[in-house]
Formats: sequence, structure tokens, C-alpha cells
Amino acid sequence: MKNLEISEIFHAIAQILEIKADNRFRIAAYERAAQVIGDTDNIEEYAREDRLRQIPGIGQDLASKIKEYIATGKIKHYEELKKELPVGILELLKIPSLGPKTVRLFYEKLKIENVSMLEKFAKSGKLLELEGIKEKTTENILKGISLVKKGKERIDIAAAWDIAGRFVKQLESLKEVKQIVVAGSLRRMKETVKDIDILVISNRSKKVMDVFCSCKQVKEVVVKGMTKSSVLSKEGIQVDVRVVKPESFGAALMYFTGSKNHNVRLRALATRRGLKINEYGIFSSKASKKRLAWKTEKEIYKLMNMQFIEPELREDTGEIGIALKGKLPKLIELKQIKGDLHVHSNYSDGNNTISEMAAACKRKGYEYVGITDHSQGLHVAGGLSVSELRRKKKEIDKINKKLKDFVVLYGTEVEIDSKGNIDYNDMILEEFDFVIAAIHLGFKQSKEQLTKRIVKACQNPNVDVIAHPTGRLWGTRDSYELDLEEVFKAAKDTNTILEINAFPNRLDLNDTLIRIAKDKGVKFVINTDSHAIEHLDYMKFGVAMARRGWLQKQDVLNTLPLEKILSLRK
DNA sequence: GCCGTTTTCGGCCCGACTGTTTTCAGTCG
Repeated sequence: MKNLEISEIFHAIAQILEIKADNRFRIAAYERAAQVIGDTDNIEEYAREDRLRQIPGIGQDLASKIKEYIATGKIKHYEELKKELPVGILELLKIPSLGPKTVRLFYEKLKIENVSMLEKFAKSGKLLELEGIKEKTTENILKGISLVKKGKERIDIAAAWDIAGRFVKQLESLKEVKQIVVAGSLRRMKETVKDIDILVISNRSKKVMDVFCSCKQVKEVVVKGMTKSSVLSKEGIQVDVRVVKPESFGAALMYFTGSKNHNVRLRALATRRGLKINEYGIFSSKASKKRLAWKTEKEIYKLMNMQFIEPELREDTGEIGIALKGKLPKLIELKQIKGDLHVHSNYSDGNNTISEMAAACKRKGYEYVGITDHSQGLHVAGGLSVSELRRKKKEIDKINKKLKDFVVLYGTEVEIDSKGNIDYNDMILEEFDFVIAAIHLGFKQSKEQLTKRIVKACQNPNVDVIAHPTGRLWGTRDSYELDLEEVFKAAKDTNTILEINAFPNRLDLNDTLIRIAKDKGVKFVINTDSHAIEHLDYMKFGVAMARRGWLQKQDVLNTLPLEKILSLRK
């Protein structure tokens, strides 16, 4: 993945320049480029088609550096910077409370160039000899080092909403709290998050801060102020709470939702029009300081003469320009989903019976559910033999006779074997209402072999859907190596649908890949891959990925009624 | 280093909190 490599180099360049106290706008430009490249997936394609400069934040110079890296595996400018400063010094910037100015001071005066040296100097009291460094600073540095050593990890979106929910519950019962909402990357529904942001509307901020910092889920208070505090939760996740008065709600929510780059771009746009945006509102020119809008996000975007931008799109990947033209897509919504097409029962490795899963789906307002147990080749998950399939088919027929306004589909999640063959023969496959195919074994093959397997599965006339196409399991396993361009092309050419798997540790395809696949003309289904009734709720995370991938209702086939979706079978 | 409904040059988002100060720089989001 060249994207990540280039993103990391640009980030490193920005940090070295920071320590060198270079022009701060140049630093910001590298930082922004690092972010935007990290968030896209097909940088090589952009380079090949000479379209790098279409990426927001990439100009002539950075485009040529990207090309240089793709061609040679190196960026000369970066290699030279590395000679000026020891590489270990960048590790120091990861320590909370330690920034470029202090790192530079330590390096120049004490030649500190890595974390272990810093720790030694801090413990020996040697840092106190420097101007502006006192006990408290040393203490914070040592605290920061131990935090870094523990390693703060990102957590998946479901776990994060869970933790956020517990804090919200504690605070919302206070009479001083008029309104409380989750903001930040969690509101933007990023697949993983590093911290949790909560916005509280109240006229009595001190009381809210006191209660928040003494919540029973708090392990440690990081900072505590009158309107803004940060704590570490028991799980080791940072939770930030910001309190504002009711008259700033919309502006504060927008500010606190981010993304940072979205806000920066929006604020710059406001400045050019003689306006000023901050977390309290949008104001006319600095001279008159009249507050023009503040109560809702909608009125602020309106005042900026643009469409309302859904939180999931606020990543500065072109949404502002398109909103100015009034051309944003109408994003798919959870309530438009009419059924879940990837659900396991206790016939294979699910916890619940087919009728229990069906009843739960019906309660959710769905019109259909696809029961897709594993196929015979996946022994670890209790894959179904042909005789078990017969039994299952009979049971589904029986259940369907009893159910009104709801249909259970007879499906399968069939293995794509190491050569790209499908685990049941054609005669068996033709009996299913629909077939999803997936890889669960043999991910260690070469990129070419794995790509060939999936492409061959797409070409099979009985395969309707490819489940979790990249196979990544967040926190456990990276995606297997695939030529995704070729996979998307095969899917499009053969009318094979790609799955957006909503299971929180999968979210596969993810947002950036969804957006690319959509551009290639691919169609999608959003499925939960439920192995128990509770998992059916994960649909919202799949829909969130689809929204972050700019999908509309018509891109997602399980927004269609049953007859329509079955008629789309190959 | 990027970028343009004023501009191809001259700007570039904005405020809270902390520690070390006695008015502010550094860090963070």
C-alpha cells in the first residue's frame, strides 16, 4: 500500500519541519497532504493517470514528490532532512504534552534524541537546569512516557459507541444538562476512533465538569477546565467533554464534529468572504462582530451558501466544493434497508435458530432475511453437507408458510477454494435463492492467486455476492493481498454484487474502497454477517460505511423489495 | 506548500487549558 507509506513520509517531513521551526503553513500543507493521502486508497492510479493534483491539498511540488516515491521508493528531500535530525527524535513528539519547541530545546541543549534518554534526564532532574522547565513539566513528561509505553490503541466503532453511551447516560440525567450529543470522529462514523468527543449544552459548566471528571468509568483525569475536560476511561480511551451555552449549539457541534481539515477549509472560505467561524457562531467581519448564525449546523451551512453536509462526509475530500455547487448526493439511510442477506443460524456457527433470526428481522421492520450458513468446506464453522442443506431447505419452507409479510431466503455463504472453485456443484447452487461466496482459508497465497480466485468466483453464474471482499479483520488480520482494481472490474463486468459487511471488526468493504468501487460502477449489499440476534443491530455501522463512501439508495440493492432483488440474480 | 466568486502573489482557522510566568508561549483538538 503506497498510500500509507507516502502518508507516513509526509507526516514525518511535517514533524521534522516543525522541530526546525520551518514555515508553519508549509508544515500544515505536508500534514494535510499526509492525511488526505492516508484516506485515499488508489494513489498509484492517480499518479498513472496524471491526476494527482486533483486531490485536494496536492499541488505541483507534492505531486512530483509522490511520483518520485512511486518511481524510486524514496523521496530525496526526506532523505536529506533525516540527515539533519536523528530519526528517534520524532518518537519524542508522540509523548503527550511534549511538542516541537520543547523537543528542539532538549535536543539543542542536552542532545536528547530518543525516549529512553529523555526518561533518564527527566528522572535525574537534569531537565530542571533548562529555562522554563520546572517540577510539573518533568512530572508530566514522565507521565506521558508511561502512557506512550502502554500504547494507546484505536478501538472499533461499536466499542467506542458503547463507551460513549455510558458517559452520556451518566451526564444526561443531570438537571443542568440541557442537551448532550456525541461529536467528533464517532459522529462522523469513522471505522475506528482514537478518542471520544461529547458535547454538552448547559448554562452551568462547572457542575457538568465536576460530575464528568468523577464518573465511575474514569480512570484518570487528564485535564480539567471550566468548559473543557479530558479523561482516560477504564478502557484506556480518552474522552473529551466540552460544555457550551445553548445559544451556540449549532456552531459548537460543527466545530466539535470536525474533521479538523473540514473545519479549516470551511473557516478559510468564511474568511475570504469577510466572515468568521468559531465554536460560538458565524460572525460578520471582525469590525462589527455581529453573530449571524449559531443555533443549528443547517443555518450555518446555509449562510455559507452551500448545502448541508452530513457528518459522514466531512473529511475534506471534496465535499465542500460539491456542496457549494449544490451537487451532494442524497445519502442512503438505515430506514431504507429492507432486509439482511448475510445471517447465520445454528445450522452452522450461529447461536440462534432460523425462526428466531427471522422473527428478530421481522421485528426490525425488514421484509426478508437471507440465511447463509457456511458451506461444507469450512469445517471449523460447521459448514453444511448436502444432506444438511436438504433439511435446512425443508425447515425454511415450513417457516415461510407460517410467516406473513416476511420471507426467509434460502442462501449460503459458500467457500471459494484455493483455486477459485465454488464449494458446492452447480446443481446444488441453482437451488439456492441466492449465493454469497467468500474466502475464509488460504489467505497467504500471492496477490495474483488471490485476485484470480475472486475474479473466477465473480465469473461463476451462480455467485451473486462476494462477501467481505478484502478479508480484513480489524485488530487481528490485515486484508489479504488483492488487486482491487481488477476485482472491481470483474464485479462490474459480471454483475456480481460486492458486500459491505457491517460486522464492526470487518467493515469490509470500508468507506474509501466503497467510494472507489462505486466510481467503477459496482453495486452493493449491506449485510451484518450476524451470528446471533444482537448482531443484527450492526446494520447501522454498515450503512454508516456506505454513507462515508458517498452511496445513495440506488447503489445498495437490499433497499429493494424482495421481487426486485431476486430478479437481479444473474 | 497550497490556492483563488477579490488574487498566480500574499495570504493561510480559532480558541481552551497548562505551566511558568506577571502577560504569554506551548500544546492540543
